[in-house]
Amino acid sequence: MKLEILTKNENQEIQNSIISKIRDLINYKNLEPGDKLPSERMLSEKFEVSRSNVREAIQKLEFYGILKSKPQSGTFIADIGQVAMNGMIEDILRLEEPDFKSLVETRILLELKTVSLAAQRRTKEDLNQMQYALEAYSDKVIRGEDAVQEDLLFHLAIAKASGNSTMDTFMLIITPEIITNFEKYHVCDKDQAFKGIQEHKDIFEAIKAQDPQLAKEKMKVHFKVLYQYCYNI
Amino acid sequence: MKLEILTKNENQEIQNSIISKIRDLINYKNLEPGDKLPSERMLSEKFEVSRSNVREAIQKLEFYGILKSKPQSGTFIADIGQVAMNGMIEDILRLEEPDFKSLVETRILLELKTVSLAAQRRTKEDLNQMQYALEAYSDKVIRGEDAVQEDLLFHLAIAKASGNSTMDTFMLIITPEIITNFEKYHVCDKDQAFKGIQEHKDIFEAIKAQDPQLAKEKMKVHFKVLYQYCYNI
DNA sequence: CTTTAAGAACTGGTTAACCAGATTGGTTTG
DNA sequence: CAAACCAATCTGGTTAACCAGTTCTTAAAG
Repeated sequence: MKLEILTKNENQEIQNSIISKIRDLINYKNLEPGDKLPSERMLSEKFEVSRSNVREAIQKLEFYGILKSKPQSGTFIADIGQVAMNGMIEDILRLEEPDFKSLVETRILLELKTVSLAAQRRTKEDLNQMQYALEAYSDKVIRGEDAVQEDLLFHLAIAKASGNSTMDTFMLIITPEIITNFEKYHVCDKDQAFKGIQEHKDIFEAIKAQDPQLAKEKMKVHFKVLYQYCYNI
Repeated sequence: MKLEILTKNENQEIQNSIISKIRDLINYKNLEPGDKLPSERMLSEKFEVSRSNVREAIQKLEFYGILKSKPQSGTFIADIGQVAMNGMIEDILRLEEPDFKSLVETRILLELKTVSLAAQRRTKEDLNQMQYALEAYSDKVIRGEDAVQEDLLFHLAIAKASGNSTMDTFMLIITPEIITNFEKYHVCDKDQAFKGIQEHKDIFEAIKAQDPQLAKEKMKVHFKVLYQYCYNI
């Protein structure tokens, strides 16, 4: 998910090799969901790597819900079944760094949904936060300063108002990389920033009026430039 | 993102308090993007917590792209700006466990997109993998066995074929929790499993024929039951 | 022979000491 | 006076010892 420096990248390869070895071990020993994995010490000895490497690999598999560590007890295979486990580990091993195009594509997808959900579910508190972010954005643009951050904070406020915690989390995950890339490629110039103020206001008003369709339409307008940019890389 | 046991949950609170202290420190000292954070040792002393706690907190902020550690050098504030950083940390601190409804809602959103992207971008290799997962699924259903895992592997194959690494990653993240909840609530009965075979075949054929619209339609059909279920919780 | 209780061994988690490389400040040299 | 170099220091990362529970073995008691 994130860019890593060289030493960490080498580490990544070790981690992946450990993960695949764990998978092989599970298959070879025919371990089933709920069964206990050999201890971290044994694994580190068997694989001839440090225990911390083993721990990192286990933590990664734990993040994806494949393993589950219990303190002072052991590491267990989650209840997702052997077939799913093998398939998922396969997928995890070949996960590649997200390219900018895939990030933007995903962002557009998420936001067209969160904005319409937000129009249905927003509370008054949500509206306040959105308005606050909106004003911070217009202030900066009017002062002629860069406002990429304030822009995205407005969008994060919408994600929060969507009432969907998963989408909210995903927006948080992709946001910093979006910011970095935006500032790197200078996606937004000042003309667009000024147009952005009105577009944000339109979106805000649609959400306030609890009109999902209109909110989605206004968001599409807002994304028009981004959309073209994304598909011209 | 994942369910954690009690001891880890206590840990979570410590971590969050450290994160907010780091944020306060950055604001108080007016640190800007690129600036160096105090060393882990100093922070652990200042906050009166263990260094490993500080490291975990930093790693979490690194995952969300807010900090960046350089070995033998220091931890630096990423180039996302002070405003965005404050907003994001705020959001990270109040991230809640994803509820099942939000998971399903997100899955439907992602899959309706990945399936249409897959129809446009799938390679022959992608088709092979999808067909393999499809056959594994029908075999199990015909033998009367539970096939939730094989079902999801087919869907993961589609995500992979979408050529969008971000969506692929997100599908991987939510899949294990979907499986757990499915098996807990017994969402799919045997009748639906049988219908599922034909629905999967329809989706597969649409992707093979490179017809995005049709593929999306067939996926909608496949999700019809799930959709109702999701909105009746 | 069964039950139970005690203890040895093992578990993941934590802590503190250690490492190699980057940084920095002062000293030397041109 | 400026540039170059070198060593003391500080950095995040790594390793090994330690900790507090859990689990399994075993032997004693019923």
